[in-house]
Amino acid sequence: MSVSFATWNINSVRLRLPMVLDFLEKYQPDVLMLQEIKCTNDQFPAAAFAKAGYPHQAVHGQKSYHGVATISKLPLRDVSSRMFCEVPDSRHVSAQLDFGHGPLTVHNFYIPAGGDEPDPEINPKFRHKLGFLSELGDWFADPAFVGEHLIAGDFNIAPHANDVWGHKQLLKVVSHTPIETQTLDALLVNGCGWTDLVRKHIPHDQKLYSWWSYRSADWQASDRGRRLDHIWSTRNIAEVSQGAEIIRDARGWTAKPSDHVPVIVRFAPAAT
DNA sequence: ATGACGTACCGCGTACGA
Repeated sequence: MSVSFATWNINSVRLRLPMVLDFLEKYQPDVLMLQEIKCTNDQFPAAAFAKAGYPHQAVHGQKSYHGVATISKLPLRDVSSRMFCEVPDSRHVSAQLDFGHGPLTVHNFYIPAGGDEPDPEINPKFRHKLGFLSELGDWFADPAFVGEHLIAGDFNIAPHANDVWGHKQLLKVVSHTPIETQTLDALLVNGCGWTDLVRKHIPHDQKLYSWWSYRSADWQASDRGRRLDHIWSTRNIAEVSQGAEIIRDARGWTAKPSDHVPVIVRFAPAAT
């Protein structure tokens, strides 16, 4: 059996718990990383996920906003979360697991959205986003950042031309501005050296989105999406990835979907 | 710029998302 890792910005896990359970039943990812759970650790539906076959959980929630949770069929150890920019919000949780290719540290990120105005001088939210990315770069380049890692989540950046519906139209829109896309590209190649696993399997010449605005009258018809959700890994892990999939249909599964859809990467079965 | 929306909260409007 292959092993798969999924990420999904669920925009309230309590509101959309039935939808997540349906997804787990149908796709059976070994690990699911959720963002914007919008609840405290106590409010997280831990028992429902355990009953669904995901008893191993690393939850870093907070009241009302943000919050990340990783649920897993595989045992998790060394659960921890990091603070960025000295802001005590819940945007990261990590854990180590074994999936047949040696120890892997799995990081779940919810990178700040950045507000409306793409100018760090006048917009503190955009400043926070750039600061967060800067600290991430420092962390990944640190000699102490060793071993194999997989990072996934809502990065809130659509890095390349075919990651958005209109490259020129979005150059001044937060999520696709040059300062953001160049910073993310630098993060990808610097430090330990990452592979964008989704683009390894679905090449850059194809339009690919994981998010469609709620404000569009007909998301499917206008199809003005962005690829904001990502799964990257270090090289040795990337070598055993076998495929990637974005579950576009999930945007229309229910009358009240998340504005993001699940992203999945599959890996080779454990070596025997 | 698409944006005619959606979520949480002790709420009856406001903050936040992207």
